[in-house]
Amino acid sequence: MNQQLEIAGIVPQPRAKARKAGRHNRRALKTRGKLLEAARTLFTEQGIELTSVDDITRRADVGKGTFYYHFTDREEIIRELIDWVIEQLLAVIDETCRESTDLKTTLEGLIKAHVSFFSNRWQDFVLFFQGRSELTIEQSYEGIETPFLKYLERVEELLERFISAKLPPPVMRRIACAVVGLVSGYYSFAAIESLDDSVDLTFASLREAMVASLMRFIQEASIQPGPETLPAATG
Amino acid sequence: MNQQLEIAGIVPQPRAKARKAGRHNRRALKTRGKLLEAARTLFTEQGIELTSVDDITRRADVGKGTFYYHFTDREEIIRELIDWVIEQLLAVIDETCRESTDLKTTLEGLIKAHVSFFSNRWQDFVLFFQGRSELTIEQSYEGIETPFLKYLERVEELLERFISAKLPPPVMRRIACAVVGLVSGYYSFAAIESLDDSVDLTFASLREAMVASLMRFIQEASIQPGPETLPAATG
DNA sequence: GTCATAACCGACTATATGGTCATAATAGAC
DNA sequence: GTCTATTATGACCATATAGTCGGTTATGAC
Repeated sequence: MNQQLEIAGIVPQPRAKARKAGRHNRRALKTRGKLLEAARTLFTEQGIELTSVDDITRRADVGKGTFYYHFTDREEIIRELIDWVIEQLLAVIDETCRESTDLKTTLEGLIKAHVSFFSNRWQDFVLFFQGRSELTIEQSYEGIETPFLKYLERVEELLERFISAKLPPPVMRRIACAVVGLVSGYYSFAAIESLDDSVDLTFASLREAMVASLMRFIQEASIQPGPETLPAATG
Repeated sequence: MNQQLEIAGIVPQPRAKARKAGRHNRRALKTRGKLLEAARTLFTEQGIELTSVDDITRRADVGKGTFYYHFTDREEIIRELIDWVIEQLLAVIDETCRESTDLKTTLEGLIKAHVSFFSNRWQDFVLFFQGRSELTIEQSYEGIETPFLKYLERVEELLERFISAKLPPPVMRRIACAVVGLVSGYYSFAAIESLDDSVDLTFASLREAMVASLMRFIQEASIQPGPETLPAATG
C-alpha cells in the first residue's frame, strides 16, 4: 500500500546520479518507489530472471523510459532490492541482539530475528533466497555477493563479542554460515508446503536445540587451533 | 567426460515418446545424453533461467531441431535434470541409511549422505539448489515440486521407522524439512566463500551437534500431541 | 545393393526483450 | 503569466528467443 514511499525512502542513494537538493525531488522519489515496489512484487511472483523491464513498468504504470531514468539497467534494480532486503534484515538483527549479554542470548537473538523477519515478510524472504541462489551460479550479477558478505560479517561481529578465543577468520565464517544457513535452509524447505504462520511456532521448539548445538560447535572450535588442518574422520 | 552416457542411461524414460525397441536407439541415447550433459553444465554456469535452448544445442554440438526431437520443450529438460539429481541424491541416501538400526544412526546417515553428495558433486548441488529456489516463487515450472516432495517423503519414511509414536503428517514433514534444510542451508552459505573440500571436514564437527538437536526436536514432538495447536511462546 | 524409418538438421517465423532517444509534460522560480 | 531544469513518455532499434517444419542423413533389415 503505502510501502512505495517506505521503500523509496529507505533504499540507499541511487548510485547513478548524486541526489540533487530537494526541489522536484518528491515526485521523482515517488515514481522510483513505485518501480521498486512493482519489481519487488513481480520478483516474488515470477522470479527475478523471468521478470522483464516491461513487466515492471507496466505494473508500476509508468513509461519504459522512466525506468531508465531512475536505473541505469535491469541489474541495478535487482542489486538495489537485494541490498535493501539485507539492510532490513540486518536492522532487525541489530535490534534483537542489542541487549544480548552472552553467547547464548546472542544466538537466540539471531535465530529469533531471522524467524521473525522471514515469517512476517514472505516477499522479502523470497528475494533473499533468490539472491542467494544466484550466488551458487558462476556468472551471477556483478557485486551481488557484497550484501551477503556484509551480512555474514555482521553476524560474525555479533558473535565475536562473546567468544574469548580469537578464532581464525575461516572458522568464524563457518560459524556464521552455520547460523544463518540453518535458519534459512529450514525456512526454504518449510515453504514447499505452505506452513505459513505455524512455521515459527514449530521453530520455537527447534530453536533451543539449535542454539545448544551451535554453542557446542563454537566451543569445540574455540578449543582447537582450527579444525581445517585436522584430518578428522568424515566418512 | 563419459558422463554423457551415464546421464542418458540413468535418466528416467523420456515421457514424450514411449521407448521403442532398441534399434537405432544407441545413437539417440548418446545424443540425448550430450544434450543433458550440456544443459547440466550450462545451468551451473549461467543459471537455469539464463540458459537458452540455443546455448544448449550449441554446447552439445547438435542442431536445434534435435533438441525438440528429444524434448517437447525447454521445461522438460529442466524437470528431467532436477528429477535426475534428486534421484541420485536419494540413491546415496538409501545406500547410506540402509544399515541404520536406530534414529541416531539414521540421522547421522542422512547428514553424511547429504554432505558426501553435495561436496562431491558441485554441479548437482547447484542444480538442486536452483530447483529449490524455483519453488519459492509463485509461478514456477509445473510439477517441479514433485521430486522435492518425493525426497521429503523418503526422508520421512527413513525416520519413521525408528519413531515409535505415530506423529501427525505435518509434524513429520517439519522434521524432514529441518533435516534437509539445515544441511543444504549450511552448504549454500558456505559456498559463498569457496570453502570447497574443507567444507565437509568442518561439517563433521557440526554434525554431531546437529544430530543431537534433531534427536531432541523429534523427541519433543513425539511427546506432545502436536505443537501446531499449542500457543507456544515465540517472541 | 534397396528400402523404411529413426535421428538429425538449420533456416525460418513470430514474439519478446533490453536499451535509446527525441519529445512532451510538470513544477517551481521569478 | 514566462522560463528552465527536472521528470516522464512511448515509439523505435537491434538482438535474442522458443518453437516449427520441410528436407537430409545415418542405420539396420532384407
